[in-house]
Amino acid sequence: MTKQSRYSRRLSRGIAQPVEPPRLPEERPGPPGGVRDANRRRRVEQIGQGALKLFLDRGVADVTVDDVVAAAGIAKGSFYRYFDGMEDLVDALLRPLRELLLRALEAAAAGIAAAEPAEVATPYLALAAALSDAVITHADLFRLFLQESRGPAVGARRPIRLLADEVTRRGVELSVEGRRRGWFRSTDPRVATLIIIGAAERLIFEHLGSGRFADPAEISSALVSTIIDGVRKR
Amino acid sequence: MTKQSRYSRRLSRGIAQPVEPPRLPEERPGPPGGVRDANRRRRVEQIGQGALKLFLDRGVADVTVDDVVAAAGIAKGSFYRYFDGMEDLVDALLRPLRELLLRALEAAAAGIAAAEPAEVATPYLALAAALSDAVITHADLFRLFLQESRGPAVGARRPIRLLADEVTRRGVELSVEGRRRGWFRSTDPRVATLIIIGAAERLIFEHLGSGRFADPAEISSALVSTIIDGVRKR
Amino acid sequence: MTKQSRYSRRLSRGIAQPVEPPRLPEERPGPPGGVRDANRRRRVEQIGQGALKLFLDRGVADVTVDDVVAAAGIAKGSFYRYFDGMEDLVDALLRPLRELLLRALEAAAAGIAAAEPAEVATPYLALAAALSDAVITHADLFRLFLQESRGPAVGARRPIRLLADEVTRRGVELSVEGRRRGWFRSTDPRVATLIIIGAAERLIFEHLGSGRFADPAEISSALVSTIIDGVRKR
Amino acid sequence: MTKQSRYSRRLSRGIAQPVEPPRLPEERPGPPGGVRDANRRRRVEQIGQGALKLFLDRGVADVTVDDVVAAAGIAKGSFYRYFDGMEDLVDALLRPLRELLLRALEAAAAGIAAAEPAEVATPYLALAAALSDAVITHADLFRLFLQESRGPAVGARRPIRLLADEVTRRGVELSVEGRRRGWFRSTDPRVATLIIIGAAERLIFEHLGSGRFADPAEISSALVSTIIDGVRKR
DNA sequence: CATGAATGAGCGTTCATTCAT
DNA sequence: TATGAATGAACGCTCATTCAT
Repeated sequence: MTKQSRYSRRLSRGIAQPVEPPRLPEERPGPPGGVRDANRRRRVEQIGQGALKLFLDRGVADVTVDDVVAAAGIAKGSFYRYFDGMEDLVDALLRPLRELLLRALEAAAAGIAAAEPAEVATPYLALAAALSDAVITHADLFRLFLQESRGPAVGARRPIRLLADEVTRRGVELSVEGRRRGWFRSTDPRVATLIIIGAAERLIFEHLGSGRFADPAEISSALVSTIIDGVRKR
Repeated sequence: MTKQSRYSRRLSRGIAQPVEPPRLPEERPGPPGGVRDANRRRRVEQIGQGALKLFLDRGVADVTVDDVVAAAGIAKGSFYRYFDGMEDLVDALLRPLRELLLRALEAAAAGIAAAEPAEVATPYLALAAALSDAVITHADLFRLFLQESRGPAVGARRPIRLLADEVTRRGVELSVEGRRRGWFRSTDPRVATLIIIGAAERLIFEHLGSGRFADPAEISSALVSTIIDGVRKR
Repeated sequence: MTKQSRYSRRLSRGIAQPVEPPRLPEERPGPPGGVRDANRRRRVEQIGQGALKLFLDRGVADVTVDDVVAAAGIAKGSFYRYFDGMEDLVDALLRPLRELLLRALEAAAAGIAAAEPAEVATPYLALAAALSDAVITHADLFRLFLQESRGPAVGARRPIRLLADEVTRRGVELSVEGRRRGWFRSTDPRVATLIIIGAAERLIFEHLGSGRFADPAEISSALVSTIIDGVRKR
Repeated sequence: MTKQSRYSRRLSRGIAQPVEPPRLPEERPGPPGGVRDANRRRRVEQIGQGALKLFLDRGVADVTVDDVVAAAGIAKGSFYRYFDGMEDLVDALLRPLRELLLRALEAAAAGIAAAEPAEVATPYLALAAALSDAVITHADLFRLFLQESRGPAVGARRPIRLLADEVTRRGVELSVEGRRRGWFRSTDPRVATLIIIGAAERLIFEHLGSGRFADPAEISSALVSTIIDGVRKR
């Protein structure tokens, strides 16, 4: 187990930690759709939104539980009723974006597998559309993802980095498959994927940052005209 | 807080800084090439290299002074004889890369300004070569730069993020000038720059990371064939 | 440094302070008379009394937070739940004496302003009685005040020195007014005040110190017979 | 052995410290009047004067060796060639004042013992004159003495507090003897002494402090007219 | 369920003192 | 003799986590 945070005390005592007590926050009270569940969701949302702003301002590693509860206006103990710790909070915060991304990648993979040679571009375009949507609907969260995705998979940042690696891995698979089906001319589809991902990330990061230099549509078109055109077989 | 750290002094050249008493550690005793100076350099190097590994493993924000001195095998107090704190250490560590990058960007700007229309590509290629060189000669440092360059300019990461912003700014200036001279076809040179930077960063990051998926030469050629060809006027 | 501590706020009443967010520890949960509040008061008392002994033994500047928490038998972190730091602790400890002194001085000033010429001595005697009372009821605290009141207004000693200056200032005002009303023969009422304050301080300091050479009543009578008789118009 | 300072390490290890290595700084090099000795005196003076200012500004307990050497413009190691530590520095700094005070008190004691009943006042006046002289010729040092004389005899302040106690003790002896010889009317000569000392201290402290409210001659005359007249038999 | 008091390990930084140069 | 590098204990303060109320 990697270091959770600087002041962690209980987790790193001794070497082996075989028994793990059941995580309280996992066992939700009441029925999944009941009023208890609704309250809980509201609270989680309240905590998460404040924390997200803090993460963007200072970086995940520099935000403390005290900061989070102060921003949410709740007591410190309450935080642990909803989350196991900061990593769990980040993980929960990341969930919608993760599902969106993985779902879109899965759909693309399925689409490519099923596509006729002539329509093999369609799944890719659908994927791009889904991502554009994610950028718009989860702007801050996407920004957090980009901000932290290159950091080591350590502490509270772990779920973010793991998701980033997963996305890259699946993106590369898509390219490999695309090339196998004759759509790419690139010699190395992994390289092509990284180029596209890197370029897109940078444009989106700048867009979501202070600059807000361009609207998403322009980003897409720019990407297509300069890269995709370069990557695509001619 | 009135204390101004080294890197900020460096980046804000020419904005009429108020006089600042020279940092004590700057004025060393004995001749600059003497044995004291040599010892000092060795010590700084010893601390820096250990710290760099830690930064890469855990992220700048999750490395403590205790970690650094343990890695360097020195006493805790000795750390502060060489650095003001973690931010100063990061700044000192970053120095060679910063000078390399800014020098290369300056040279490119000068080259573009002086180039005949037919040879306007030369400065860009020279810049790419310089960067490739930096990737090879300062692999770990470059990796740290990429890893941290998107994080908020907060705490010890500050000098890294500031350098990243500076590099982006100058890169964009280069593109703007290149377009003014008719070399780019892109409608928005800022977008083109971000695409190139983003793609290059991602390829290099992956190359320097665990994967080591490709050799630098391949990266360059891939970049040129897929992006530059797409960006260049045809 | 913009943080303003409690005592300075108190002493600079009416100089139009900039708005300051209320210190968190000030706003307690639960009702002011509840069990939480009682616990808090008990804890503060527990810490303060142990600290007072330490201050007397070693001087305010030579007592550390570790010393205080060891004496109080609490964890280090708990100290900061009750106090901002040593300066805040000293300030809180000083509070009863400060209020006693300033209240007595205010009452004397009011009494002098309202007194008939024949009874102008009464407020001064009432002031002396109030101070004698303070010496008895807050013996250790008074001793701390005397011990530290000449030290620079620096660090944790600051509130003590500021109070001492305030007391001197108001004492001098009292003398000035007394002389204006024809009660003193002294050419310089400031000098007379300092003589009385100095003599009284020294007697009380010796009384409260290891010697315990005299009972308070004797001190008062000695002061009156040797000084006041000398100061008073004859 | 009392705590030397907060960061002391070697002195408090273990409990018993029977063997004490010979203090190097005690054994002066060269002949007492030689050039080595002169250099040494100059250096000691240079260090002491800077330190005195620091002591007055922050209090003895809040001045570090680093502060002192920075003020003196010498290397840290050099400090220990001249002084054992801060307590030794304070002791050395205090030496001229101590000799002046103790010498004057001794002379007064001798004078009283030898005086005819009619001239018993003479030694007291001579003592007062000697003290006035000390205030003028060693103003800053006297101020330091007053500032620290009430603090516990702990750490670097120890020699000051010890001197203050010695002065008080001898002053009381003088009063006791004066009363035995029929010069004082006071019932308790110890009280009378403390009154005089306290009053004088306070006046001098204010005079030497920021106020500089009166010239020394005025202080003396005020003391005599208000106190001595009160104390003296009528 | 919510609260915030309690804990004590950990962190950044400073310091007195020693000693090789 | 002067220097300042080295040491590591100590210091002020913060933090994640637990738990009684």
